[in-house]
Order: sequence, then C-alpha cells, then structure tokens
Amino acid sequence: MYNSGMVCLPCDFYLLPAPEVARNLLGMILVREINGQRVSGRIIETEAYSGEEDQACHARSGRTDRNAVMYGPPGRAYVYFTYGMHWCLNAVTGAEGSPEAVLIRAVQPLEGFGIITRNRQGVAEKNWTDGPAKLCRAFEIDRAMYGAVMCSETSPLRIEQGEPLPDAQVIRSPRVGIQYAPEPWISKPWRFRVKPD
DNA sequence: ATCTAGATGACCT
DNA sequence: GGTCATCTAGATG
Repeated sequence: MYNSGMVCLPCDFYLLPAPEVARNLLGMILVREINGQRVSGRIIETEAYSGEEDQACHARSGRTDRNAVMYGPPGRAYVYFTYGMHWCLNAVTGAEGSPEAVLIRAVQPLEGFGIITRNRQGVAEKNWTDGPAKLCRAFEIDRAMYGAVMCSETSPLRIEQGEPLPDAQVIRSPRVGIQYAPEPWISKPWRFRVKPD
C-alpha cells in the first residue's frame, strides 16, 4: 500500500519551478491543525505564478511587504487578502530569491468535517472547498498563516504526502482571473486540475 | 444552467 | 482613484 498521509512533504519538494510544483502538488494532502484537530483535504486544483517576469504574478512589480515571503525559502505559505474580503493560500516554490508560488485553488475534504461545516454554514457540500478563498474560509487560513513553514511536521499548516497522479488524470489549461495580463502570460497553461471521476 | 452585480479594503499608479 | 490570482445571491431563460 502507498505510504500516504501523516508524512510531511520535504522542503526540497518545493525547490522546483512553480509550474512543476503545481503539477506535483495534485493528489497531495493539505493539513490544517486547529486546537489539536486535523482538518485536511486532497489538493485537486492549483495554479503556478512564476517570477517577476510573469505579468500575472504578484511579484511583477518587485518585492513589497505583501509578497516578501515569495522571495524567501521554498515551502512557506504566501497568504494574501483580495477583493476586500477573501484570503488565498500559496506554497512558495523555487530557490530562495526567486519569487514563485503555487496557488491552491481547490481541495476535496478528507478530515475535520465538523470544523469545515461550522465554517461553511449554509453552503452545499460540493461548494465547501472548490475555490481558493472558499478553502481558506473552510480551513481557517488567514493573515495568521502568512509565512507558515509548510514542510514541517509541527506546523499548524502543512502539506503531507498523498497519492501522486499520472499525466492521464491531469488537465492543464490557462490561468483564470488574470485578464489584465499580456501575452504570453495570459495563455501559459499553468492551471492544473485532477480530471473528475 | 448560466449570467450579472455588489461586496469591501489593500494595493499600486 | 482604479483594480483586484473571488464569492454569493438573485435574476433570467
């Protein structure tokens, strides 16, 4: 049997360029620990944002207080606030000094249904964590998780080993919500999804 | 099922 | 002051 769950991904996992890490994160397990309780989900959708030259990346205008963690070592959480009310989670990738990150866009809930339902009251189960801000709401991810080391067993926010996916089950397409970006960035196939059953 | 508008505040020009 | 790596309710066919 494949050794999945409870094994934290090593920091080296995040050392590759963002598009490769985005692909490899599919099937891995996002874990949030709240008062000793595990809330977890299988990562099923990601997007890569890759460096200052990527005109859709938050680092396109250089280093700021907001994106500073992207310039640090890989494996940390870049959590940002947008549209006046939403938080979104990224995993920092690439070598230190190279501002790259992978946006976690959707997960499939596995553990912590009590906490998830409490945080997503009145929402249909299929819509609990099927968007980047929705999953942060469900998993209680906000400013407090900025910079969290996700490649550490003791972190309140981490990613554990899951079942890797074969290429046949991966859908690649352009990123969403970046209409402002010029070519070639708007067309880069840097959105990765697990093909539905 | 698909579309549109409004929310709401940090960020950048 | 305009924009934004989004979400939700409500309208419409």
